[in-house]
Amino acid sequence: MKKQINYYENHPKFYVAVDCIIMGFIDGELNLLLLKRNFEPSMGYWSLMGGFVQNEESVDDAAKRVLLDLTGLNDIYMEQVGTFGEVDRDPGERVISVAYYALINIKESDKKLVESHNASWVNINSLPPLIFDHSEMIEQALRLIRMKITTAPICFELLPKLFTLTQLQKLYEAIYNEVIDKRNFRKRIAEMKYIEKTDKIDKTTSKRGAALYKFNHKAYLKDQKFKL
Amino acid sequence: MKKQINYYENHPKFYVAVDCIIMGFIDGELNLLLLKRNFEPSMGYWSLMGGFVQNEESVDDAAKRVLLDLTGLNDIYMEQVGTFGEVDRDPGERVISVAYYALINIKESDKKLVESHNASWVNINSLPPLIFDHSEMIEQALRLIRMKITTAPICFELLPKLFTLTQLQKLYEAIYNEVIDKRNFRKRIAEMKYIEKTDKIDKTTSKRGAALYKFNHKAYLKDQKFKL
DNA sequence: TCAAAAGTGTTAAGTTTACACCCATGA
DNA sequence: TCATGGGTGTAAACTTAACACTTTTGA
Repeated sequence: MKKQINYYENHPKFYVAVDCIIMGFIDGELNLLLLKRNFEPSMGYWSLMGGFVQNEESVDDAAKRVLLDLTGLNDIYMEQVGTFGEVDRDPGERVISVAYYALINIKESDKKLVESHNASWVNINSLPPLIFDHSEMIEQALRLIRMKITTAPICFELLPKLFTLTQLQKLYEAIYNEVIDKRNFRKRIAEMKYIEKTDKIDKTTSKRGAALYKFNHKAYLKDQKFKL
Repeated sequence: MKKQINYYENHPKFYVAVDCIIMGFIDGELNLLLLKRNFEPSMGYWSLMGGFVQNEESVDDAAKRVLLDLTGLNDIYMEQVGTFGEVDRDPGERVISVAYYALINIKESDKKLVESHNASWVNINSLPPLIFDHSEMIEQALRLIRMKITTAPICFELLPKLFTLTQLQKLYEAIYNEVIDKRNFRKRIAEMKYIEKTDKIDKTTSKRGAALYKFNHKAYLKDQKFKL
């Protein structure tokens, strides 16, 4: 271990990939963006969007690039889920893969770009079989998101800038897969001063119209308490 | 992407390492096992115990091997913390490193082996500067451990098979860095039926002696509720 | 006999849950 | 005028937090 050069040279190198669990929320449902493979091996099976880490690119940056390539989206909330390093996880070659989740607002994504990759939004409750260990990656990502979303205000990443309280509640119900009492939910939201009522009204879902709210990042940073 | 072979070949390969945050608890204090480097670069600086992933070895197995090499311990609770993939994180060569934490009972580790690696136990509240991004790895590991320990019975990994309630409480106090009310703590422990009082008594810390308890894995699996 | 750690209950405060009706509006 | 989703408060159950003294025993 005294000669720096030999210290590294004696060891093998590996392909390192990233795989992205891209989550979106629309019409009260959580969806993942999956690709249907139209080539062998595993043709006809679904997979996560992935890509290889390049030289001069950090692993995090590779994940951002892969997300950008598929959705056209930049500056998106992403978090590392974990690294999958079983020897035979990819039957082609040994590839060590780092999974990330991304939370996006589906309407902001580039629909044509998504279609050109043969990708589609699949409801989280009816996921098809997936290649390799991608199902496991998704399970781990969902566990992480459910944990994270109770302690950090990341749910807003999935919503438009202006949203109704019903939308926000439906989102939580979808994430936890359980119904929440409307009055109790609204009571808790009312305590979070950084979820601000605007004077705008959404008339698309009811005749009466629902007040639109927004998340105030700056106000949140002062408060720093989030618990739902 | 139609030719499987080219699909992989066009991409670069990387050294992949593992780094272990090895935590032990002794005399009411949490400690990490660190190595003092006696070679360049970064001679004199402390680092985590690490090693390179080998062919025919999963990343998880590499972490287990590294832990075994340093401590002589097998079958240890380890969890992946995350992957560190900045391009220049290692000034020698590009190395992508996967961090793991391990919780061990210090007394079961092979003291001579540890010494032969020039490693020592360092109090978690007075950590020295560390090489590369190792301090960040430790911070992330601590956050993860604090979260995990409230929802899973992993604290027992740090204690001997038989332990007193005072030891257990001191462990929690060390992890959260705050004092806990003794009566409230014991009330909560009493509700966990799988933390069983034995008829053995520890006389080393007081004249009166303290009842020794044990964690019953099987009883826990039935109950499955853990919250501290 | 006394110092030092072990052990033991109760009450108040705060948090969480359950629950049902009126409102505003466009079709 | 009525069907639809929007909006609102209170009381009971449960959980958490605060708090101090007695016991045992070896030195």
